[in-house]
Amino acid sequence: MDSFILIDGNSLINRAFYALPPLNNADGVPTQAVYGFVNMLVKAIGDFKPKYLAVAFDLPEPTFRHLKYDGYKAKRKKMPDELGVQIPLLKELLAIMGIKILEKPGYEADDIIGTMAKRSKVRTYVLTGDRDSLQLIDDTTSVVLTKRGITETLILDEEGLKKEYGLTPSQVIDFKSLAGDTSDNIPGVPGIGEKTALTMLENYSDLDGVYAHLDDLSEKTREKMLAGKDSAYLSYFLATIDVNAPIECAVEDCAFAFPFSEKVKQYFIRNNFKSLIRRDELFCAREEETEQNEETKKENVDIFTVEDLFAALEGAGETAIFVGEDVLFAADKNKQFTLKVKRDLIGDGVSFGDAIKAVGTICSDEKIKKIVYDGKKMMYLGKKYGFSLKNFDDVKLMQFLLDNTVDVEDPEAYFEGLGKKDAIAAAMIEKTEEFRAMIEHEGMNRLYYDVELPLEKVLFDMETYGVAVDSKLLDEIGVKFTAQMAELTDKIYREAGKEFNVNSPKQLATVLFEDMGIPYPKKTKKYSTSAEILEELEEDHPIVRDILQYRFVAKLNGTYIEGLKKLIDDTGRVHTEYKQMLTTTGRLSSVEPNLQNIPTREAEGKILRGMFVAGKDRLLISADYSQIELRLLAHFSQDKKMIEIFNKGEDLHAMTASEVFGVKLEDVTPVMRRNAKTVNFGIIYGISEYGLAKNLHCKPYEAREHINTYFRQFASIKEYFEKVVADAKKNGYTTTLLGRKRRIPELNSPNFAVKQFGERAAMNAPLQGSAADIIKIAMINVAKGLENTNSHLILQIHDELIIEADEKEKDKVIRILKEGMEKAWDLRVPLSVEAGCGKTWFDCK
DNA sequence: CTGATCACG
DNA sequence: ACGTACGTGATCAGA
Repeated sequence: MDSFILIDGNSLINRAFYALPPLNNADGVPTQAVYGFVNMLVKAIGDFKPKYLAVAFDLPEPTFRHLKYDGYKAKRKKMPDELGVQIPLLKELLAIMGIKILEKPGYEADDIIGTMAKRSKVRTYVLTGDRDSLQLIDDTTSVVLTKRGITETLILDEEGLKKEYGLTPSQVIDFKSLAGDTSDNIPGVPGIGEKTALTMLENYSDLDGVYAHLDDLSEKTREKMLAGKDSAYLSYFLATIDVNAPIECAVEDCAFAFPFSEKVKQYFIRNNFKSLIRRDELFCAREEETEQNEETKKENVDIFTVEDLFAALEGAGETAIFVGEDVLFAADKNKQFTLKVKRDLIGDGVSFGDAIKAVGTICSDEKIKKIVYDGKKMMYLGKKYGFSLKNFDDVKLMQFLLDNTVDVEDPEAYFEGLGKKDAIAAAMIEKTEEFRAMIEHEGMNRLYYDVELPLEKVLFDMETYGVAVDSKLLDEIGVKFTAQMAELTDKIYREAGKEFNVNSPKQLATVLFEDMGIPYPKKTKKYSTSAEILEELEEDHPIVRDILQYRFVAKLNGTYIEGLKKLIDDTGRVHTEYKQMLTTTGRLSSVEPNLQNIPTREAEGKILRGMFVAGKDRLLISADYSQIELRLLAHFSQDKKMIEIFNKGEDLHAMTASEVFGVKLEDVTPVMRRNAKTVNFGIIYGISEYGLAKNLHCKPYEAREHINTYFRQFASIKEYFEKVVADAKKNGYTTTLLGRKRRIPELNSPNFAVKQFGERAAMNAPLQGSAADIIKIAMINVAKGLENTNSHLILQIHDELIIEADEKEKDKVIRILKEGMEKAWDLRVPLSVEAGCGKTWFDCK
């Protein structure tokens, strides 16, 4: 017989919360209640094998019981925040599991459960910790009471209830109306306890029966019963579960799928539910896929020769391709082909190179749509084996755009996690169909198809082309730095009176603050030797200045001279790798070498930009957006004052200074302008008093004043930020111009600091992320503009693009670059771009 | 392998 | 009553 589990969500999550020690996910959000709940849930599913399942929740609205009796549940303690934040998490999970959630304003979970239980004709189990529900027991309904721990339960039917409590189901109500219930603040009859109540019900069966036999009671009890009559009947009303609540849900609507989908597993992984992740029986394995999957399940054909692979792929439609270490998968709508390959050429078998050539024919074919996992990686394979990748979808990219909180670096592990290790290409086809629909649904079609996907090729070309490095200059500077370092270490040893490793913060702290007795300028913190601290001491202590100088030179030498040297190829160029699927905001990141953090702020460091050069008869052309994030802020907030400043082409920082410090524009001093600039930066980062105070080297209350004045002067900005944060809390994510989402689970943290961080991130992400959207569009524009030229995009530094150009094409390229950037998006303010050119990056000003 | 430090937007 | 500006990567020390 089919069965139906009805769960009291609030009751169970409460039980789970108090039964388990605190447990947090990577974002610091507590999860033990959800974890415990899931354990109870899977236990129940295992025990009762239900066909239907629903979870009912209480809502904050007052119920008919509160309306009748003010005191109802009045003494109940407020739910702790650590538990409160887990309820949305649980509901999210239930939604992913496809489990019906039932709630109705004005009704408690009990009423919903009672109503559904009454409607149910199948074997029904009510899972709860609340004894009230025992009144629901009948010949088809049992109650499963949670006991100690989280998976220990007591199953009660009519017989069990009689045995355990000596009551019939309906007497549960009578019992409560007599004995009361402190947890719900149901009064019962004052003076009557559980013992007396039970005896009376045994003799007179129900509340009315007791009142019909008052004369038979002892003097004392009779008096109490008379005095408490109103209270008894009020309690009877309160304790009675409404089994006719207006719930629009049939039992059949509560059908659910088990084992769980792979999305559930991802949720477990996201929240680090380790023991659950390992339980394979909880998830759709290949053998027991759901009916729908069964239909689309592909025939797997092992093939053994390149000819067969060619033949298999001939005339294929949409084709998924996955190249593993020693295996190659390809799949179309109907079949998956598996070819084992050998990376080295020892022994028999198909060589990797031969096999990949067959795949390459497909990849290069414009007419065939490919599905790949990381297109840029596939392009590198094509570079090595002589094919290009055209007309493709990228599963990994789609996945990143859909949820940038999960990091999926190793594709084989990812698909193994899905239980598809031997059917990766087949799984990729399925995932693609699913992800395409999700991208569309989330409004990210343009972001994916017009920006991120074509950007892969642009990045591939930039990386491949590389940047020329002046090795001679590099060596010269290296020699100079090394000499300076030697000189400085000598001097530092003399000043310290001993030799030690200046590179070691630990040893350095000991030397400065203990051996030399320099007073540590901060209270109650362990020693830091950061520049921020040392700068406070350099006036009074020559050694500190030398240490700062040493650090500065050592950094430049280690990272930008020695570090870079190792990465120059035999043609004298470096090839950075742009990570497109890494940052939470949508920015790129650059590694090996990182060319997005080459020095510029300090003059002595900036000269290192001279190492990045253009070849003979060539030129570097650079262009950067001016204050793009603040322009986006003006655009989003629609602040009249800020829009006007940008539209008139005025100096924003000076204008800000004039507004914040209340002086005329012509009276703004350089110091005031610099401070205003700091305030503007703070605004972009999601301002805080302490953060601003630290940067302005002022007191927090002074910073607060500046912020207050700022928000008075630019009133819409404050409103805008409030809306951004409120929306982020509501939706769980922020959105950029192109619909790029950043999930911010920290907003739900009960930890104040973590939550505050979430709020600042929510303010910053749309600005930083939209700026990333815009420059990505610009890169596509520019790459297209340069298609038939002898000039190439070579670098992106967040708001700056650099081209290595043919000198003869200089003017044309500058035009393509500036226009491509300025026209990337139409904002309420102009996108202003400043360009420069020169033989080296240093000269691009 | 993590934390401290410092380079960038 | 909390402890911070947002987003990154490379290097070095010292477990």
